[in-house]
Amino acid sequence: MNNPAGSKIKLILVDDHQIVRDGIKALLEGEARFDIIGEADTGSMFFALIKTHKPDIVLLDINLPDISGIEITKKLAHEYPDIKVVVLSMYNTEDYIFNAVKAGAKAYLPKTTTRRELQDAVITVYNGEEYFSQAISNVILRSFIQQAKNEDRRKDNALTSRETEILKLFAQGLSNTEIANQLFISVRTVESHKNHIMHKLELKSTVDLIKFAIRNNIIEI
Amino acid sequence: MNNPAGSKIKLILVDDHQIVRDGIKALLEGEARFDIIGEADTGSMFFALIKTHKPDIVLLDINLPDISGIEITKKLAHEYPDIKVVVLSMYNTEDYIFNAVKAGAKAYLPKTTTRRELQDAVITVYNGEEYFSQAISNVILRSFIQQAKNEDRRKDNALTSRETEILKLFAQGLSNTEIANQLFISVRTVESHKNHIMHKLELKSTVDLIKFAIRNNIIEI
DNA sequence: ATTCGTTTTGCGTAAAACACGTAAAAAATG
DNA sequence: CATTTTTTACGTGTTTTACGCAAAACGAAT
Repeated sequence: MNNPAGSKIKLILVDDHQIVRDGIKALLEGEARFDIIGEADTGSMFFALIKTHKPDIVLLDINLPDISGIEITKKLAHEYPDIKVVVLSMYNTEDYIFNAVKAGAKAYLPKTTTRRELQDAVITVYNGEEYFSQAISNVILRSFIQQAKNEDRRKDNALTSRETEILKLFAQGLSNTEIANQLFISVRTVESHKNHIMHKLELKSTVDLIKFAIRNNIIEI
Repeated sequence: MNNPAGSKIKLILVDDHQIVRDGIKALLEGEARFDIIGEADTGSMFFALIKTHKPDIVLLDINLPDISGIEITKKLAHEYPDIKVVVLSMYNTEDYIFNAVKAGAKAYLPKTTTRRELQDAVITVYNGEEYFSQAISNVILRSFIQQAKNEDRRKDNALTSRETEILKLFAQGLSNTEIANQLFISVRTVESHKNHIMHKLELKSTVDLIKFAIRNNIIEI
């Protein structure tokens, strides 16, 4: 146990909404052991900050204006493996949680979290364990059961760069023909890419494709 | 001027995220003239609350789990015209702002707002004026210029109930054929409805249609 | 009750998009 | 260099879209 009462837990908050940052501060207030050593509202600001200020834990939003929280988590896990990530997200879908955990997040909380839960999560993670709130656990559990029922599932769903490129254009509202013209390739190729994407992601309709693009920060809503 | 220094401004906060509510409280803290007399995390909770507690101003999120903030604003403007609404939203697109203002909101702030701006907005609205933050004004201005250029624009974009029904099913990922079967109508009719929707809303692609559905709380993301 | 406006329903036709299988270059990887 | 992955593309049949047209059905006002 490396958490003797009295030792401070150094935190950095990363969220583009001041209100949310203030909210987190309010939730951590009163407990003297939390020491918020910095705040950032973008990924790049965070990486600038972390050069000089090394926290124990980063409280991180997924949806940031520049870099996605997932990317930040990945980079952190790689470059600063000692810094733990606690994700605080608006969206509690399986996709989000899965990707965050895959990227190396140690905890995932919904933004509806309570003071108690947030504090528990930070302390638990600081002690080297992982923490998933009840709401999140339920999502994971449900998805697990779903998977178990469907037997196979969960392939490696990483899109290639070309696929991402096409998805982005499509999700911006371009037709296949327009995409083809813009990329100097055949319409059939565009269709192929889209088919591959649909299969990889196991999506059933273009609607799902668009939702995927929104959830994964490929386009703005 | 009905705001002699010293008179308290009674506020109710409506947002489904505790963190955000705490953030707002933090931003209003220190200024003794703000009196937060209640909080709600759903529309129905808010309407229950307001039966016994009448605020001067409601700080309102648009995206709530049950009723949309827009609906709440409309209902308030109708039933309690003295209570002013300040919208605090994640999304700062023209659609959102337009609908909020149309519903009767007196101010619209992005969640990236600062302490200063939030306080200014509340006081300004309390004094009977309207308030739009710089960021929001820019969006409005840009849209206005756009409209001016396009001359006509901005029809009455209300969808009929049938149209909404079809949009909802479509946005859930059903194909035209599936929708037709479910509603016991011809596929062609479904197509027609969709055409009408696209024209009414002046949308160019299904992508825009989905975005519209999400923005207008017709589906969840 | 009748007229008028809106909503809901539907068809025809041509163009575009989609599903699914197949497969050849091209590029990256070991 | 061999192998795998990515990018490119076609064939065929089905589905959806675009656009115009128009008949029922419904509601409200006269």
